Amino acid sequence: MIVDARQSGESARDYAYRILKENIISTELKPGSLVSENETAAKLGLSRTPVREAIYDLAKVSIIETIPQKGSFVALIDPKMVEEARFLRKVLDVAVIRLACQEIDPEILKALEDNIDLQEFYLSKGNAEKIYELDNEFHRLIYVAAHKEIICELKSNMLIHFDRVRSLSVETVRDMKIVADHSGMLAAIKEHDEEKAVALVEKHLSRYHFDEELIRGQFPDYFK
Amino acid sequence: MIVDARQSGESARDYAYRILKENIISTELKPGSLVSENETAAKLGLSRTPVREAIYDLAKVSIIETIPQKGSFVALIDPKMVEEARFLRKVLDVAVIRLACQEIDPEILKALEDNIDLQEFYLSKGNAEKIYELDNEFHRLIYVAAHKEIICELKSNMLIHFDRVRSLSVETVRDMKIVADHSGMLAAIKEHDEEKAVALVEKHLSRYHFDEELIRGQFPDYFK
DNA sequence: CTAGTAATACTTGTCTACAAGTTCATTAAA
DNA sequence: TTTAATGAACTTGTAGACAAGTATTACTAG
Repeated sequence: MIVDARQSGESARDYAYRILKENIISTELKPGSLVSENETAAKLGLSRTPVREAIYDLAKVSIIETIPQKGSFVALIDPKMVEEARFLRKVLDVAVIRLACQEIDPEILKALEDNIDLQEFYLSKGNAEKIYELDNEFHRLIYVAAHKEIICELKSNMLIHFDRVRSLSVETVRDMKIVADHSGMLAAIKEHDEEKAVALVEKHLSRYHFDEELIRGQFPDYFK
Repeated sequence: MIVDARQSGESARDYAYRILKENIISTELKPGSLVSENETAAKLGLSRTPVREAIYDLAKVSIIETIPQKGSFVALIDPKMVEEARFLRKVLDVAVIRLACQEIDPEILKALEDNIDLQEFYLSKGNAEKIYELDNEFHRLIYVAAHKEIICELKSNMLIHFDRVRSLSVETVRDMKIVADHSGMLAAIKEHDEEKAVALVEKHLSRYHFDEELIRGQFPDYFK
C-alpha cells in the first residue's frame, strides 16, 4: 500500500479514507485482497477506530466487503457494480447539466472558465495527472452550479468502481478530446442550450468505455 | 426518543441507525436538538462505538451535523436539502423505471403484483402504516428489477430529508391515489410502455408536495 | 502415512478509558 | 451590581483491551 503524508487539518478518519480509496482505485490494493484494520492502522500510524470508520464507508458502496470475524476485503471487480456506477454518473450528470443550463451563477461560470484554462495549460504540458484532477473538479462545479453538492458527494463514492477499471485500462491519448468536451459543455451552459449540453455529456461518457473482455483477459483474478 | 426493541440478527450499529433514523423522520428528535453519543448509547443499551458509527452515517447525508468537541445535532430543515432529496428521487425513479419497462424478470414482476395486492388489502383496511411500508418496498423492487440495488440504497439515505417534511405534513387521505399510481406503473411496466411509466412516476411524485410555507408557519424553529 | 484434533494466530464487533476542546455556571474581585 | 476568571460537566476524537468467531497449522493418535 502506498501511503503518502497526512495533510494538515485532515482528520484521522479522512486520512485513512483518502489513502484507502487511492490505493483501491490504483489497484495497489488488489481486488480480493485483505484490508486488515489493525495492519492498516499500523501503516498509517493510527488506531483502529478511524481506520475502521473509513473501511465502513467504503463498504457502504460495496467497494470493500466486510465479513464479520473474517476480514474486510477489497471487492473483486463486479461488472454489475461498474455498470451501476456508470449509470448513476450518466443519469445524474445529464440531469444536473440541464439545471446548470437553465441558470448559472456568474461566480461558478468564472470558476468553470478558469478550470478550462488550466486544463488547456496542462494539456499543452502533457500533465495527465493534473488534467485528471481538473476533470473531477470541472464536473463537481457543475453540480455546485445546480446546487446539488450532496448528490455529487454520493456519486463520487460510487464512482470508485468506475475509476478503478478506468485505471486498469490502457490509457490511450484522449486528454485532448476530454478537454474539448469540457469546453463544449461550458459553451452550451453559457448558451443555455440543454440539448447540446446533454448530447455532449453523453458523448463524453462514451469515451470511458469499459472493455470488460480486454481487462478480464489481462487480470482474470481481479474479477468476480 | 422512542426506542423499540432490537431485532434479532440486527447488529448494534444497524440497530442504532434504525432507531435514530425513525426518530429523526418522525421529528421525535427535533431539528436542532443534540444527539449525544453517550446519551444515545445509554438509552439503547450499547456502547458509544456503534452509536457513533450510526451518527456518522447520518451525518454523511447532512441529516445530522457533527461539530467536533461540541456535539452532533439533528439538522434543521433545509429546503435546499429537501430539494436535493426530491431531485435525486425523481431523476433516479424515472431512469430506473425506464429500465424496468425494457426488461423485467418474471420473479420481480410477481413480487410487484403481490405487493400491490397487499397494498389494496391494507387500503381496504385503512392501515396507513402498512401501506407506507409496502410503498417503500414497491419502489425498491423496481430498482431491483433494474439491477440498481446500491443506487436504491444511496437514494434511501438521502430521502430522510424528504420523509421528515412528509411526516410533518398534514396527512390528507391520499393513500387511495398512491395505490392506484402503483397499479398504473406496474401495468406500464408489463406493457413495456416507458413514456406512460415515466408520466406516472412524475404524477406520483407531485403528490408529495412540500408546502414549505405551511410547515414553516407551524414549526418555524425547525427551519434553517 | 493419514485423519482428526487442539492450539494458535489472525479477523471484526464491541466496550471502556483518556485526550482535547466547548459551554456554562459559579465565584471572587472591582 | 457588574465583570472577569475559574472550574465542572459536557462534547467528540482517538486509542487500546477484550470478546467472539474463523482459518490455518502443527501435532497426536490410530
